Amino acid sequence: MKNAMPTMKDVAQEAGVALGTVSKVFNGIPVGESYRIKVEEAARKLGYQVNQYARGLKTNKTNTVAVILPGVNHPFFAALAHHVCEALARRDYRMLLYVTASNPEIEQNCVNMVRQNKADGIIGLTYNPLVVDEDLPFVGIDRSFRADIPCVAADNYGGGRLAAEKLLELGCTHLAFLRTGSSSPSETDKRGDGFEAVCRAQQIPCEVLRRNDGEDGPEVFREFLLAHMAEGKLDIDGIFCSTDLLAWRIQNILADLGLRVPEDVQIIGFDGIRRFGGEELYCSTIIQPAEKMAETCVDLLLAKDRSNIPALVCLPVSYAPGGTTRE
Amino acid sequence: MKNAMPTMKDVAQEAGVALGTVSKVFNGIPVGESYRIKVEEAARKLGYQVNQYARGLKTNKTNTVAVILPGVNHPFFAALAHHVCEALARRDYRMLLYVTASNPEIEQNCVNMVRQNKADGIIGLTYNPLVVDEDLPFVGIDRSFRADIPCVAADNYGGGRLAAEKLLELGCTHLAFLRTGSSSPSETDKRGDGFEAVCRAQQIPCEVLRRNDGEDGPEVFREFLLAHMAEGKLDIDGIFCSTDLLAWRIQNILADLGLRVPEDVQIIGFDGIRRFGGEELYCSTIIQPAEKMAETCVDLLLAKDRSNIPALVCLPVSYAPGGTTRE
DNA sequence: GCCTCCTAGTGAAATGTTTCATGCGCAGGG
DNA sequence: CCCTGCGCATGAAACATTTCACTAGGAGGC
Repeated sequence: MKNAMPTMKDVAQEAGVALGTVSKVFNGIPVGESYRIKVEEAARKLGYQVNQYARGLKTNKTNTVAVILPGVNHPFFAALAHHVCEALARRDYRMLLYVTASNPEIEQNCVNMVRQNKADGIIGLTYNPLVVDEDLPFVGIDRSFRADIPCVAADNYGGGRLAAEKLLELGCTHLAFLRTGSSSPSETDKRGDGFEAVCRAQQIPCEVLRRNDGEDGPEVFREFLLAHMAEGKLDIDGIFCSTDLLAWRIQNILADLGLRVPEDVQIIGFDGIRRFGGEELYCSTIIQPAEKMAETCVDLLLAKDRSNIPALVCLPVSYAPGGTTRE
Repeated sequence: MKNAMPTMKDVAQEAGVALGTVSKVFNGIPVGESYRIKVEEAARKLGYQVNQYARGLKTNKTNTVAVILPGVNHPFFAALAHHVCEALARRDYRMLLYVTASNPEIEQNCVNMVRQNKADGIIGLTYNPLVVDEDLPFVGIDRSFRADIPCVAADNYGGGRLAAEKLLELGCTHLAFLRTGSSSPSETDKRGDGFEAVCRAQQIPCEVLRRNDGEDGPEVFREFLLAHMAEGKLDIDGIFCSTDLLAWRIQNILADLGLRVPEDVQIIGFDGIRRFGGEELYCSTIIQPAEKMAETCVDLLLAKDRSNIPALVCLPVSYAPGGTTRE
């Protein structure tokens, strides 16, 4: 520590003004022109920087938002983190990032830590129910915990419908919906709801396989597919997967079973994950608007008037072919 | 704000002990058994949480580390961010993440912001020279700014050598090294140095194409390759690319030119990016130990004794075939 | 039994802000 | 020329901690 960081007191002394005047200058509170100039000059000369911790102590405001994600290794989460960070920076906020590996204990622990670190709010994509402070602004992604906690999500229901409509439009006559995921309720469940609703309305047969945590995914899916095969042909000709990752796994399993995609079966995933370094998709898919979702989370979290915040914001999704459908 | 957050004073009162005693309990300073129990009970009853901002104000220590990356959308950066975050969490530190889009202004701005927010240190992967405080611990990734600022990097030189050795071992007789990147010096430059050193030592012809920022990458590479083609054949039969992303682009260009990989040309990249959702590589490549690098950054940054910190730590890389070589 | 030493709890001072009650000085009106 | 207001700079108090100089009380030795 060469020179201790200069304080407002130092600046006040250097500028020959009072402490409160310096404070006003840095808070944009009007102050006599000559005073402001003196203060700004002194501050520049000393290399003064506001001490956010002292400020936070007084104001209980820190211009920091905590973001809780399962991880940042997954491209969709990475995109969310990236855009949330940029959206926050634009508003002169900083991002405190916590990764939880979807561990409920860690998830809750993060929320508790945020209380200590006094972030101004939390944006959280968590897989488990949380205890959230009454007075700590929280925005959930894909998950709503309480009536007064807003949730931002893609239009999962609409996306499910869209997937079904596309598969039917592409000539499928016997559909299936496959999903993985935790058993705790989530907005993402609506993907299947939307899909099934279309099938029911159009009286199209629709098989459903839900795999919950703990089960060995690939094996379960393989058996499901085998059960639907007769003499090397699958009776199902269109599959909607709850995520692109799952769609990718299913492709591998189908290939193992000697089935061709999209010739024998068409597949639509969900997320819109793109191949690294390009725009290429992993599969035909329903694209989630990651950037828009991030932006919306930040908007909701930092909204001045927190009295009439919507409980749920659904953002429009879109379909894009990615080689696993016959366009 | 329902109930104001309880303070140490409240806990002291509730427990019937002095303020200093409460402080000691929460700092792990030995205190009479009976006192400790009283304090812990009172704290639990009131739901007390340490206010890190008041603590930071006194101690100038915040248990927060700032991480500055170009972005978190790139899989390698995402992996770094992920593992740094976990390594920090294990040490009870939090991560303040800044993304810069490699913009020099933003990069410098981040460093300045960190001074305000009083993080205990910075881990930064930046593409431009930075002004870093004398007394703010800093660890650079792939880049050294000053003699007293440690740099963590993969063994880029060794990786370059390894790539050359592999290509020769696989029968190549005429090599090329292609790179992109900024013109400011970086540890990653050594990838080419190592590669060329092997070529020189073994008297193998080695073409080199360095593309700097601003030039239109694909076009430059295409022309380079065209210049080396005669009657539909490339005289070069082994290419080392400075990154996997570049290797991928080159593959596309080669395909456009009607050349087959790895039959006509073998390619080795650098990074070890894996396909989403699996272990599959994008190309044969030199793998950077992202997790180890992250861990090392954190270790160096938080080292108690900052007097004899190494200026450069090179971590071992490894080669893995990924379909663009003839193994 | 008394004095001393040591252990351990106490509470005031200090950290760098913001905020707010004061009061100074200047202008305008009578 | 004096008085009233008003605008605005002032600096003390408060924020929730840590730290440190004190002090009280108990133990041990003579």
